[in-house]
Amino acid sequence: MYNLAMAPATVLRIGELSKRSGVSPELLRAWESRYGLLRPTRSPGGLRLYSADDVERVRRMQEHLASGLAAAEAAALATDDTASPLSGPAVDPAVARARLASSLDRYDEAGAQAVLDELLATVTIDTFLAQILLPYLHDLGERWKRGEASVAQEHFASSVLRGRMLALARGWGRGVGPQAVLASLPGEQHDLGLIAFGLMLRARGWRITYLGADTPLATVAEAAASVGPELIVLSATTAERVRPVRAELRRLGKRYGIGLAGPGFVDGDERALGGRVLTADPIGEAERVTADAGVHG
Amino acid sequence: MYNLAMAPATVLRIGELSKRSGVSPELLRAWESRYGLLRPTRSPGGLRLYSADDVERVRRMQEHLASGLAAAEAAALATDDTASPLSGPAVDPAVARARLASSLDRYDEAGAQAVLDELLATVTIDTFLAQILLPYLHDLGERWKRGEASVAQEHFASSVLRGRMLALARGWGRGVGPQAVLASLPGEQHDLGLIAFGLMLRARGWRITYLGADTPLATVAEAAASVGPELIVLSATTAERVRPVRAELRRLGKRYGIGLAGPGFVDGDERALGGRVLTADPIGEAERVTADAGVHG
Amino acid sequence: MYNLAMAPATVLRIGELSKRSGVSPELLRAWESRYGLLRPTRSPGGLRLYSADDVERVRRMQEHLASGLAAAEAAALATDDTASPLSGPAVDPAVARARLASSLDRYDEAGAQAVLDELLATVTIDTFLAQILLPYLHDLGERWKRGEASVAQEHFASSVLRGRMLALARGWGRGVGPQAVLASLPGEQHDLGLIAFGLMLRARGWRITYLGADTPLATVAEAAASVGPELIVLSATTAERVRPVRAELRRLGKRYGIGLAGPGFVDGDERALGGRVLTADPIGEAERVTADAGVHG
DNA sequence: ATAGGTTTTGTCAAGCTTTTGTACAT
DNA sequence: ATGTACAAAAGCTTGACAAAACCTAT
Repeated sequence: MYNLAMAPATVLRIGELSKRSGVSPELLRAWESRYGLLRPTRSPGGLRLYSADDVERVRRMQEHLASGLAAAEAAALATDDTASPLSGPAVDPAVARARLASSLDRYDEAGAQAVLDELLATVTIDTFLAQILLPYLHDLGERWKRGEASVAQEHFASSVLRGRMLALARGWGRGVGPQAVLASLPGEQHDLGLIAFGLMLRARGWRITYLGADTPLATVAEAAASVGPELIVLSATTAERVRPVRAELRRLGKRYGIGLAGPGFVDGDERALGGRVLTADPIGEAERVTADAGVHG
Repeated sequence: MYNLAMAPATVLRIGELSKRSGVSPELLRAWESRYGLLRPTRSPGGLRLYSADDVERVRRMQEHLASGLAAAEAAALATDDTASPLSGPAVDPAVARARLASSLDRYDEAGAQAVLDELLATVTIDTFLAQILLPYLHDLGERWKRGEASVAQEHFASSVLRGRMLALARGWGRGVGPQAVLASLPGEQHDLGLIAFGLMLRARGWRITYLGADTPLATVAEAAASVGPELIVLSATTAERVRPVRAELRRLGKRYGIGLAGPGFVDGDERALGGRVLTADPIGEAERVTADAGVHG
Repeated sequence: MYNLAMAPATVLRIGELSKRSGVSPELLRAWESRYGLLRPTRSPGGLRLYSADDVERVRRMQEHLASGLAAAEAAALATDDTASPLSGPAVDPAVARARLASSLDRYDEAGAQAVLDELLATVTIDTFLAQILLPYLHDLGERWKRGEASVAQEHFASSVLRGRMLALARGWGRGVGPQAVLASLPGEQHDLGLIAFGLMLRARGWRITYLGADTPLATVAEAAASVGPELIVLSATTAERVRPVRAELRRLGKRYGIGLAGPGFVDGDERALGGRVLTADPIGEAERVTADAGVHG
């Protein structure tokens, strides 16, 4: 809720409160005089000055009205809802995704960052990634296929989210845990899912060496020779990326544990390529590979 | 020196400030006389000379105006915001501490969270803890001793920071790294430094079991028996906390690796109590204990 | 050049100084008597004899005047700008680059992050980008061409640095400054230079909408239609990226101010494509486009 | 919801001063 | 070279004004 308060001792005049809440100034004054819903201070000249609390009360009033209560009751509830916004609903993932989408669709970076700040302060990183971010990316892809989202929106959203995830990733190469090397296959430009999986591994104690999108397998082998990973995770969104490198993959799989992530891989590949195919449930997969690595550790 | 060149003791006349900010000279003068937004020095002949700070205040004023606030309120905020200046080192630790202090002193949780968001997005957690948070806590303690900070302020600051650090700590018990058990000695209420140290260990791959402030050593022993830690970290801010439990400490030290943290321990205790005394350099200590643990791992 | 001027042989009479600096003799005398800017010795006959220091002071005076300061203030700064701007940088950029390179070459993410933390706490963003990061990337490219750095190292370094820069970029879409839309041309995968330029614009008050690498121009146009930018910056590292989209670029240049960044563009393109070609001096370019956009006032 | 009065805030004008580049007489 | 003069440009202060936003009361 501190996003509202980015402007801390926020002091709004009635017009601005009206704009932000969609309630007419007259009605705001009526709610004040009839129900005591608002308790603005006054400017020296007598203008009403509203605080962030007032904004919050108006929001709750509207919520209660929408749910069918009469104004008097709605006001009574909104007034003594002692409940701080923190005790509110525990973050509905669908709502969170919608808020994120709405900001990003409008190229509103600041708004999106505020939503992300709030989410990350409230839910675990696993939840954030699995319930909000990955589904959001999936939705975005679908909307784009249906022509409902533009390429520009997708680019913009990716950039904002990539920045945020890489910020969470900072320091993920340090420590004493098992090593994982992460890369997308040659030609593959998508990397957000891979980063997300890296974060989940990190949350389970792994050290991550991240090579990024569109990485030749020779490059992967080279990095692996240098860091000696317990696991190499390779991602691909389509089978086309996989076909040209099957032989190389098999060879790599002889020397290292391999995880094959993304819809580019199918169950058969498990046997054919000598790696483990990671399903659509990243949290579960992170748990599993960690359990396996824990055995040696 | 570097910033001398970048941000000279900039001394602008009103016309130049107007050009740079896009605000007419008349309006700049009005903002000065009506709201005290600007505090230019004067040339011998009486011309206004503006500093870099003034430039920054104008920028913030415009930002607040754009967000819908009326001029009087925008000016009030722009005047006492210690918000990020656009020039200077990207993150100046001293500036960061000052911004944090200013928000927390005013019980402005929202503002403090915003500062924390920004810092954590920019700097690694080690740097954040060692350069900003721990020094800030130390300052706060000193100010309190000198009667410059109230108990209420200290409480408020502690609770905001504890919340934030525990948010960062989420999930720190999971994974495959070496185990550490953390607790403050009986009677000891301070725990922020201990949490900070836990976060540094976590960043190096440790799994943390955190028992909190004011923990009887029997409780520690019990937890240790259950998780089998490589290391137990105990903290105390004064020697008084240590004296009553010396015997117990020695006994615990026979079975486990012990770290003794905080000013309550002195060098002599290393031998007397059979633990390692952690100095005032938490990053270094985290590195060292990790290096030691890495040997077994 | 400054070292040339350090040569003691430089003793100029007023006419010569005037020619070299483009400042009339009358004005030079006025600057001397009014502000004490110059301190020439005298010939036996009373003629002014200027030293290399005087030349330097005149140069700085002109620089400050050009940046908009009034004569009195410009002179004050030019006079006590104690040392040449090159004197004793607190951070030696070459050393900083070497430290960065050494960490990144070893896939030591934690070490690299620590170096970056330290740098960001010491130097301005501009300095960091222009003196350290961009030269480092350039070096890395060269080493790669010579076969001294591997692809894996380049991938790894890029990812770490990208994460760091995007963290600094957080919130760069917010505010009231002029809008800029940034994107790399289709097929272009490099984006770090572009992000760096975005950060420099941000430090000068711009709002940034960042679309990322490999962006179709139709996508750029779409985003531009939505945010209405004062400037669109497009980057390309080779001319190959430019050729297929010349017509589209020209069209875009008719509706928006365009900046063409990176070695993919050459001087001739300025006219041919209707955009401004941004040279290898990003700070200077950021200053210039900002000065131009300043017209909004 | 409207009417009639008040506050807020950006802009303008008048009359005078300071600053600064250039010119000129000695 | 010096010293003085001068005029254009840029600033200063005071005071006023009008549009927009707000107030109360009907």
